[in-house]
Amino acid sequence: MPEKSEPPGTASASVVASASVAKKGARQRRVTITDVGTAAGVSTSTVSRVLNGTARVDPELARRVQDAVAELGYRPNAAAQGLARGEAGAIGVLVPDLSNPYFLDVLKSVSAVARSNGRRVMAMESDEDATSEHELAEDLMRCCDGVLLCSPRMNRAELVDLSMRGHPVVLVNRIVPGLSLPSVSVDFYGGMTLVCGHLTQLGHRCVAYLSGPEASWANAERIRAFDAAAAFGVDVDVTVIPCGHTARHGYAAADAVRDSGVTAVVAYNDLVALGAVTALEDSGLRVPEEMSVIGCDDISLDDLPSSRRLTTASLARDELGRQAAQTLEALMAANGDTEPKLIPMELRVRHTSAPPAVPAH
Amino acid sequence: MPEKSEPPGTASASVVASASVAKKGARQRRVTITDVGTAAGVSTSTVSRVLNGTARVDPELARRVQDAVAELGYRPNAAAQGLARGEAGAIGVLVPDLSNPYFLDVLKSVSAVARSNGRRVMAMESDEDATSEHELAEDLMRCCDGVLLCSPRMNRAELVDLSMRGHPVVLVNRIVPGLSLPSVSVDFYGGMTLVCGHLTQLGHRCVAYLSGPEASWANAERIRAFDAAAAFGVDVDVTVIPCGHTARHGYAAADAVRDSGVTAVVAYNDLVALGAVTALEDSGLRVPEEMSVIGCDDISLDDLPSSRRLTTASLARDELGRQAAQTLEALMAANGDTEPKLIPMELRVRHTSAPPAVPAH
DNA sequence: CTGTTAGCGCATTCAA
DNA sequence: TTGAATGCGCTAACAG
Repeated sequence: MPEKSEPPGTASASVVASASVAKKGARQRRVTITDVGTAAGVSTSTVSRVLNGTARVDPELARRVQDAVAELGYRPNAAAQGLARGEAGAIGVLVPDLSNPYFLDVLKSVSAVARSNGRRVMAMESDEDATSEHELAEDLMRCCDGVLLCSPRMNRAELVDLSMRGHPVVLVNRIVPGLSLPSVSVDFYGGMTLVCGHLTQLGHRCVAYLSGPEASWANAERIRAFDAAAAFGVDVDVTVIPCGHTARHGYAAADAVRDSGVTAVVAYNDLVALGAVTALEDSGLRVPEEMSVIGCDDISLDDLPSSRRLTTASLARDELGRQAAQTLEALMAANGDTEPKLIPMELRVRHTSAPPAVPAH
Repeated sequence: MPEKSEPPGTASASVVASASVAKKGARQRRVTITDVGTAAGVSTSTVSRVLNGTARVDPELARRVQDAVAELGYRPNAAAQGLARGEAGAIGVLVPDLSNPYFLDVLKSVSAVARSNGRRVMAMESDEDATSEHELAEDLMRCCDGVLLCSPRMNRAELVDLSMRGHPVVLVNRIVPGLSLPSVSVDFYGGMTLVCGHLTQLGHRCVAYLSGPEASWANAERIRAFDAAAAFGVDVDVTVIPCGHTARHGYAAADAVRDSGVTAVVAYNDLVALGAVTALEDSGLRVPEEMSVIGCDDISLDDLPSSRRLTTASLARDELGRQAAQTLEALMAANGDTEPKLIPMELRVRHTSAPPAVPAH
């Protein structure tokens, strides 16, 4: 046991004084639980007890401990707690793109749930890159009690790999048959079905779909919906145009849309749709009179002018985040609720969809 | 030394097999560095060395270690590393509101800088609440090597308190004279000066300002700019209308704007401005013909239609985040660069500002 | 170049 | 109720 160590501040020193001195001096030794114990004249276990409420402690001792804590400005070291307790007190969230307001809302509600459970949240962004995604996910697993994988682009094998670590992971917006990972996803298939219905009812027969990232499950689901429409005998012809996931991508794809001779275009998401609208209008085409444009995600914030303009498939993003976080929480509590959850979408008809200029006869 | 412990997988067992067994069985013991050492027939220090590249190791031993790592699926425990190394490998970012795209962009660029320095980022949101903000900041300091406080609402005393912890903290969008914390901020004062100039040149004399959160330094800076304009003899009368920071707030404040008899309104930020535009147009007023509306932050994403509509004061948000992160990094490396950095704003004249309907004679 | 020995700061047994 | 002892998993002196 070290005898020579002198606590960085005696019980009689004021917090301010000791701290300000420390600030300027050489990198001071952090105040530890031992310092508190010494100052309060109790053992470290007692300090730990009063701080965590783990067991009953004599009120008098408790007071002395709290005083010492205040006096010394003691803050438990998170790493040490994590090591001793065997849990990090944090959950990780991995998203493909932090710039997308969509994920922000998810992050926000996840964050709220996590906090209410006394957990911090660690956010990472994969930049739509499947390779880095796997690494980042591994890294998150190393420092978090559980991980939320949002719209993961990684392949099935990598997902299987992660699922076998025996570490709580839940998938958001991705359903992989046969995988033992719980998942919470938006019903994009249902959403696009609504969009199809809307367009055909307006009289559109030739529609383009601005396709998102190749590896996106959400993208595949949307396409699956179009295919199904055709299979069900719906009289609509869908041209898939490779595009991307940002407004810039949508902007760049506008020419291809014009050239394809369609009367309406469905975009991978609202960002793409807004980019397309801009480009289309720039080129002199009127939306929706000459070209209907439909988005997905209903990304705009409440009361925004743009939010009222774009016809889109909408969902409760906060609900998505909340359910995802709760599912993860349940998983960490060892309750394996592996049923995939689906969040429904609604069609939001606004100002960018209308009957085609030249209706099909 | 424990003799009876049996590693969760022998060196000859495949990763898949051992992992899948573990998944279903009782909560398995995590693979530790000791297991790896045993499997590879070396000491834990050697394992540590090859994993961290801390020192030269015999190639043969290194290979055995790497094989064992792969075989056992070993991942270092982040908490243990943090404790042993004395650093968490993460930085914390505290923002008032995660829903605001403004902070998203900051978070994104901060995140990029952090990652390139091998650090994770922990994000927290204070919900514009000064009280929780202080607590959250403390919590972040416990588990991160450094903290970025974005647009902090807490009072000076609390800031002083944090600054005395001898823990790296940098302020973003807040400058507190006499405080020994580095800061990186947007030059809102300069930005609003540009806006004032633009409006007076257009001929506006009566202008309203939709004021943001009371505790917001950015808000105070904007108001300071208006005051200064008056002081400099600029012929403009500014009415300050208490409002808020969201689109909804802006929407709700539109009536007050109309009643105030002004010909132009400057909003706390773009969200508020967009809300105001929506409400104004809903009430039959034409923007900008009958009312000019100017925002701040240039929040919209590239190529978005709305981004081309709103006249606003713009800045390079990624630059803000990058500089903030770099300043923090420098601070953590013990380089005290306490000079407050200022990011300039530019006026972005778009479609929501025009001369007043009834020009001043 | 490698193994042995100590802690890092805290929670938690186990006795008292 | 309390304190002493032990270990969480890893890194870093220190010897060899």
